[in-house]
Amino acid sequence: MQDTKPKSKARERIVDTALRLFYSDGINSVGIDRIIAEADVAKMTLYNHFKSKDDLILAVLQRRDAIFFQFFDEQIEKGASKKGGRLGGFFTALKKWFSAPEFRGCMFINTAAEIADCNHPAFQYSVDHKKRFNDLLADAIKASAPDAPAQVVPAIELIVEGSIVTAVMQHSPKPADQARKATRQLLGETWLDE
Amino acid sequence: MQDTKPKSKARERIVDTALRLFYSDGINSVGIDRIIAEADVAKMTLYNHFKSKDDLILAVLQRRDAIFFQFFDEQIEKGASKKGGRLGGFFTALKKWFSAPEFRGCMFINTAAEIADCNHPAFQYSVDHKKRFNDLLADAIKASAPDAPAQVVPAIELIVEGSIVTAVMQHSPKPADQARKATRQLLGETWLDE
DNA sequence: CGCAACATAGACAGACCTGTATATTTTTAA
DNA sequence: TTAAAAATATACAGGTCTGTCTATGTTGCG
Repeated sequence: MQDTKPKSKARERIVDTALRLFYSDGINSVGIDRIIAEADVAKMTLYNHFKSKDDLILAVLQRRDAIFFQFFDEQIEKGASKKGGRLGGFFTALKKWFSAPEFRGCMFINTAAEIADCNHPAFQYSVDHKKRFNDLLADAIKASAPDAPAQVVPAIELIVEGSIVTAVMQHSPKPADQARKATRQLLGETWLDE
Repeated sequence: MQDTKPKSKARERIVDTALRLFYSDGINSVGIDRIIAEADVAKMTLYNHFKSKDDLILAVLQRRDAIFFQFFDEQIEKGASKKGGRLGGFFTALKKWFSAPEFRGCMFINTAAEIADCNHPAFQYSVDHKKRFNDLLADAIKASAPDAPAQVVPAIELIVEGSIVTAVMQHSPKPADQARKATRQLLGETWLDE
């Protein structure tokens, strides 16, 4: 019973549809009318579940966050028993993420770029997501290379962040491989990658 | 006479104003009416110089690109005679950029996030800008650490890109220092930093 | 001067946006 | 079965958006 009970099927359809559209086209480019049309719900159903578009945006980001960490947690766990360890699993996840046909970068970076106002709840939630993502990465580094100097952690965090943005701009998953190689350069023999 | 002659003062005011507003608030959040009000020009003046908003967006990105590279070229050149060399100048530029009060990340990353459509001229121009930015960085690395292995170049490119995004999310210029340190970790004794 | 190029104000079309109001139907659960 | 809860369709208010049209005013220059 650790599963979140679906408050309603209509609500789920709204959030899932909005997530897909916001991610592919950008938040500001997707109107309420399009969301309700593709989710096949009435406009009042949406406004009964969410008091405003901003409210929906936040719900969408929370859903995205849950899906995102579920995927990464799973991939990291899978890597735990393999050669590269948890950190290897992390980079496998990164590569898979970048290789998805619908990949369009990090939704939270994109949201911050669009929202602009750093006091907006969606912006602040995005900042918080990034913090938790960096913590996840730091844990994986610690697990796979416990003897690595502490200073490599922020370095690898920058590398990973850079790889996400670069994968979007180059429309290619290769930056995931570059990030893995760059990380291996930094960790050297303290990490037994592949 | 390497200076681009101003086609008209009104046009310059339009581009400068649009650049400031697009950068601070995002392209989609800034309407034509606001641009002409703050640039203090008539709407027809804008549409006589630019056939559409998309056309203006492209002109704005080109202006941003020119200003951006002028600044980086200058800072890199200044660094050439100092301890860290051209690469040191590059990181000084990065730190100054992040420290500006109006800093809101890389306009081209932000544009790509907002535009979403990778066939849009503004998206493609942004991709091109990134390529030239990476070339600039690669040249600085080559100049300051000629004996460094070739593989460090993409690694440092990712670090720099990551530092830009992270500086926005953390609302702090510190990632510039982290990027410099991470680069020093990679280059080691082949780069005589500070 | 006089003319052409540039800039102005302001109204307006037509589309799209968020959010609300109303009245009806379907679903759920006691 | 029946009453409450949820979802429906549809119209609409009030705002914003890009882009056009017209008619007038200003400015630079030969």
